[in-house]
Amino acid sequence: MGIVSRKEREKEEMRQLILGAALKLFREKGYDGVSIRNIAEAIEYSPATIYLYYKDKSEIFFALQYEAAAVKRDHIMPVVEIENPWERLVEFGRRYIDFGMKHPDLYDLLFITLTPMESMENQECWKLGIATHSFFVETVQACVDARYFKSTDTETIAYTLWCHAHGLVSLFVRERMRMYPEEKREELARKSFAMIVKMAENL
Amino acid sequence: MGIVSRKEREKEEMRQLILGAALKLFREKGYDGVSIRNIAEAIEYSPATIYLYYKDKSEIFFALQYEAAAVKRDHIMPVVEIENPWERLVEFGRRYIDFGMKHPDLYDLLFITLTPMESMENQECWKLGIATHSFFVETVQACVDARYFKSTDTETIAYTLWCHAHGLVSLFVRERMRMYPEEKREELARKSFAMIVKMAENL
DNA sequence: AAAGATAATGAACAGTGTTTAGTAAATGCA
DNA sequence: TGCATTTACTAAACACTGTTCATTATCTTT
Repeated sequence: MGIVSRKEREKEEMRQLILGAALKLFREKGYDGVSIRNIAEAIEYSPATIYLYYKDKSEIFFALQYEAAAVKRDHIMPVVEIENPWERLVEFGRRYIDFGMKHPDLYDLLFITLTPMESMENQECWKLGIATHSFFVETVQACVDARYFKSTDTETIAYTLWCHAHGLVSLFVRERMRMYPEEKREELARKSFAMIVKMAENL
Repeated sequence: MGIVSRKEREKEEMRQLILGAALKLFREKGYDGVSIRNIAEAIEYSPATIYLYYKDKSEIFFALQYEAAAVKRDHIMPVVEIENPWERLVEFGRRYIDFGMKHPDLYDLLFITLTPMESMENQECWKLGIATHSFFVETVQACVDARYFKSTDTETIAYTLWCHAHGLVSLFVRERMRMYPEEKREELARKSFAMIVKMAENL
């Protein structure tokens, strides 16, 4: 273990230090509410130092987006163990929504925040998201193959279910449920999930 | 028509001038992409003049949010003429989605952008939104009363349908459909709307 | 210990939202 | 009409922002 490897390790530690501080601050104040100077202050370095590890603010954002995608994967992926495709699909939906409710900031990062155009090239993150999405579509396909639905339009079924789940979470995350009393919102979300499952049963 | 009324008229014209320029710029560059200086330059006044008509940038945002709510109302409200509640509900949904697709910037303003807390007190806008939402819920209630559904849980039915429509539009607006080729996205949205209508039929 | 590479920073640039002090023009009143 | 007052406007400043760069300090190699 030479000096170069120690240097690399230290460099990686510094990147994690920056990312950790950034995530904490982004959670509290949102992407636009946090400045490079804030992050620098949190880790007790000068603002210019940040630029030695990340080329600009958006690159910090993308690094976090990647981590968010990983958290989401870990939150949802246990469902691969479920062999029955219908049960797997329902549990996938439940966990997708649960992830969004438990990590609104990460969900926001992944599915709501408008990202600069470079995000396309951010292959690491994109690949992770595509993988989870593909698994979801494959599960729907498995349901179709097993004749769980009358319809055989896998793509539209998957998209429709995703629309519901995403709509549910994002109305929550972006606080568009103020017409419902706070303590009823989660219950309403649960009931709605149960309802879409019932609707999907005779789809 | 005295001098005071002319002054009031001129004041209102100035406010409209600011709002018009702001909307145009917000559409092009988004809320955060536009500065007070940009708006001032567009109307050929100094930045400080803006503050004589709006107390800060967020107040311009709220004024636009109100106008967006009015556009949405005008886009959707023709459905009050439809007497059959089920047909009225379906057409409401179609027009809601159509509004979102045609005016992504306004939809964003109304349902996605994180608004400061004062938005609660922005009663004008809030009232308009609540009115349209209430009309939607009442239409669902009319369907329930007319035994169009097996379920009688009006609140959950309304919320579930809203989740789907909002999810559909906001995935579109915030560009989370890159895994589908561009030319197929609208078709997919149409198919999904047809599917949720079918699902709702035997709800 | 000297030379070279690396890490960190202070200061600056151009931008932001917002406030204030001051000017110039329009108005009300004598 | 002439003068005082109100109104409309703005230049300049303040405290921020993301980002860059010349300079300094530290660590590594010879």
